[in-house]
Amino acid sequence: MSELLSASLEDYLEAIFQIVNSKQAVRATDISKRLGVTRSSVTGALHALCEKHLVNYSPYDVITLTDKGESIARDIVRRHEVLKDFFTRVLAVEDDIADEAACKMEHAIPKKIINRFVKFVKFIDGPISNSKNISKAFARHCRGPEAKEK
Amino acid sequence: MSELLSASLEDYLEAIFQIVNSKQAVRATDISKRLGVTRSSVTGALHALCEKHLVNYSPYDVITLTDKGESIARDIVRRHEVLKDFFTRVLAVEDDIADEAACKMEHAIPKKIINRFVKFVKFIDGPISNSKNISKAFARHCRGPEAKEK
DNA sequence: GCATAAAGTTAGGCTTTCCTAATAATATTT
DNA sequence: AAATATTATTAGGAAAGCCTAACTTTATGC
Repeated sequence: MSELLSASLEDYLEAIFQIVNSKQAVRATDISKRLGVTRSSVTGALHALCEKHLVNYSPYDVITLTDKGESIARDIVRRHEVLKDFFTRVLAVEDDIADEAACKMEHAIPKKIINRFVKFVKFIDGPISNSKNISKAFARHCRGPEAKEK
Repeated sequence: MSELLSASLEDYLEAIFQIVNSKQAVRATDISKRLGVTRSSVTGALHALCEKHLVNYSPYDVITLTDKGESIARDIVRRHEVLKDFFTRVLAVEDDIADEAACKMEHAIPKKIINRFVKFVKFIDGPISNSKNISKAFARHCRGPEAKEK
């Protein structure tokens, strides 16, 4: 049933989500411009996403996300943002490079590691523990009382 | 000329490199087992890599990396190791999850960010600066006198 | 050294993802 | 409202990457 999404389809879903949240309606042209593909490629992707019940689609009609589609899109956006945030705020990488990298890497990163990134950034942005070794302190912190995430 | 390698071809190149370094000869079967694809897929990939002058290949003959192939393979392996190292040693992620994630993410990460990961790990493993904020301290460190990497 | 097994290759097909070109539907302009 | 422009779809095709099945070459065991 719930097969994995390809990186390409994840990109389309993400783009649709972003466009919905910045304009009212989503047009194939918007998606095509944002992703740098032709409109006919967009039509093809919409068919695929519709078959997976992630978007509501019928020819010449309005494009919307299903609940499931939106929830998956939110997850993709989160992965993107966590990575980008780490690259810019922690690794001090330029915004455009960080964004481009996050865009490619977001498709490959497992939930557990994304959650660890979040935890780590909170950890080092918080008051520094008085330990001499941050890595070890963080590992200890992960093993600590409130540990155990998936 | 030097077109970009697909994630798939990078995986083949990496596998060949690893096998060379653990055994003497590389056989298609070894590659096929390591990557979980059929032998015929391996043959196809070898053709592609040969055309790009990254492996020396002719039917039924020994498989070796060209100088260029080996140098690219080393780079892929480095990306893999830097990521895995960060995931296990800093984020305290289990070895198998870290390895699997690194394996997928290694194809998408730009040189600049890999280098920043290395720099960051060195930074936090070294003597902690007396600053209150590690991210800011690291950013300052990157901007510092010996900064400016590509 | 010959028969069998293992390894490697080729042929042909399928899926994904993209493209171009032609056509159809919708919007806009006058 | 008719002509034009824009947007969307379809048809058809290419490339990458994988597969299975059949065949060839090399290696192994007796």
